[in-house]
Amino acid sequence: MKFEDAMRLAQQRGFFFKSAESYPNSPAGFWEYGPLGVSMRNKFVELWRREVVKRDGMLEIDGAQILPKGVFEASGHLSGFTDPFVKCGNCGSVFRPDKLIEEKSKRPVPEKLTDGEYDELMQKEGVKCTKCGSKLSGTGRFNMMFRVGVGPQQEEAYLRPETCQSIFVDFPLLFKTQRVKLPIGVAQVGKSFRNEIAPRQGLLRLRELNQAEVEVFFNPKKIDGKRFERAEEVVLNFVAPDGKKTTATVVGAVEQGLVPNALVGYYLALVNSFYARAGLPPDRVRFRMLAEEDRAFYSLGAFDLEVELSVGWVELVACNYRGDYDLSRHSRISGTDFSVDDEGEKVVPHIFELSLGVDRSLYALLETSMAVDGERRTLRLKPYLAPRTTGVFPLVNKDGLPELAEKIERSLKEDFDSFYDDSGSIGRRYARADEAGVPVCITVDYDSLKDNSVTLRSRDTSGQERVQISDLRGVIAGAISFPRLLLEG
RNA sequence: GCGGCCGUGAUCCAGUGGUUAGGAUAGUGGCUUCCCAAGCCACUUGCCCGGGUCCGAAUCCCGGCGGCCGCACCA
Repeated sequence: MKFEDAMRLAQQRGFFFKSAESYPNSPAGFWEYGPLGVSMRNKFVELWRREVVKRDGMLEIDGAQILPKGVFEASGHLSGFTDPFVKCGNCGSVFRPDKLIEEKSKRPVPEKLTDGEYDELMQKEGVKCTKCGSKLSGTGRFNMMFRVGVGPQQEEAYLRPETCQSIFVDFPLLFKTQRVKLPIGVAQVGKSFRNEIAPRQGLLRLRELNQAEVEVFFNPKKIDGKRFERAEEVVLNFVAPDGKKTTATVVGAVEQGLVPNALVGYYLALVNSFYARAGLPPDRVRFRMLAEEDRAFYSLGAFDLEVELSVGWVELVACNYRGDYDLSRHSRISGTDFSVDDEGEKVVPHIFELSLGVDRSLYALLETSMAVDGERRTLRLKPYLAPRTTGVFPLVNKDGLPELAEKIERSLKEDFDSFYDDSGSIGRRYARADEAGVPVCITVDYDSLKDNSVTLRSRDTSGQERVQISDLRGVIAGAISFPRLLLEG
């Protein structure tokens, strides 16, 4: 129920809505951000820059969305990012061969067989189309990347399925030109594209998605350091593959072997504190430790940051220790040396990745901050993430009040996300503002004309105070200021 | 992709073979209004798409697309 409520509010207030809905056959998995959604996303990304990128002294890039075939040969997406399928020659139905074989033989089918092995098993078991009984095609592959043809020759290229490949490919140039040393984080926020078979649940599963990624490059022989110590006392929640829950400080988690080393612990703490600042309730955030069989084949360790929502635990950030897989592969396939100098030592850096889903995060913030009290809905977003900062209202539409209110709004709109509203009763305007998460509203009344003061009304308490018009700028700036950083020192 | 349920204004709901497709909420314009969705008047917006059955389809049938749930997938 909560999921539908949140989606309804998102659409009614213009946070996000389905793409091109006026056209029939518009496919699932594509969404548009409306005015409030864009504003909130901008602020969310800015908070990420502040709490993660700048905090850690990372480099930020913005890579191309279309990349040549070779990049995905190196990354493994061309061969590995696929699902097997068979097609009925008669009725055209599409099936997964492993499911058909399992159904027929009543035995589990081993994972990751070759196409030939599927064909052989289907032959042996006499698998036919379950719809019409006709013969099926040989096993084919459905690649989840969107293929595009570049230029008149339609050169084979793909929309990137993750933002990180640009970071890997650009790394040698960045290292040479930016005068940095290992360990160094490189960040990127941008779009990725995945041709999902069954996108579902709004922003939680998209074909076109926004990611904010961090790739930390480091010398695997140097995984401790002073800079990592400042996260030692941060408390994190873990859940093991067997379901066992543990709450531990970073230093404790490293000692218990939950986390492989101080570097990984530091970055888990960094992303954890980012979400605390964004406003997710800390007791509903945890790191799921992935079992070996659930990880990508190159992964040397993986943690998913999850949040508990109405639909269950949802993964927001994939934290992956990728070893030297990426740089070694790009070295080999491109023929370029991807090793760098680290204090006199030639090294192919290892990579720890924090791959954050922006759209999912925004949905999670919307759902967790939505408070419903009867008819009344209030979006208790952190003031620095609220898409609209302040509304200016004349108490009544006469006697010069609108003129003064408009003047105040004009003086604020360039520095703040303000709006003017004179429609309906004052209570109605407060209610509308609450739904959009506006943290403070300004009301101009008859006293304002006499003493240059206005009412400042708070979203979360509905309390009021009088403020001089000349003080408004400072008061509002204070109300939406960023919190102090968690990882001091 | 498989199975189940479902699809009427921006939202929620009524309408199950013949209705000018109705209401509520929201929205717009106006009136009123000295602080929390008050009231009055007027107005805007709809049967997911395509095919079939029928004299006649929002309603029945088929297909597509979409939504929710379960399974699978999630590098």
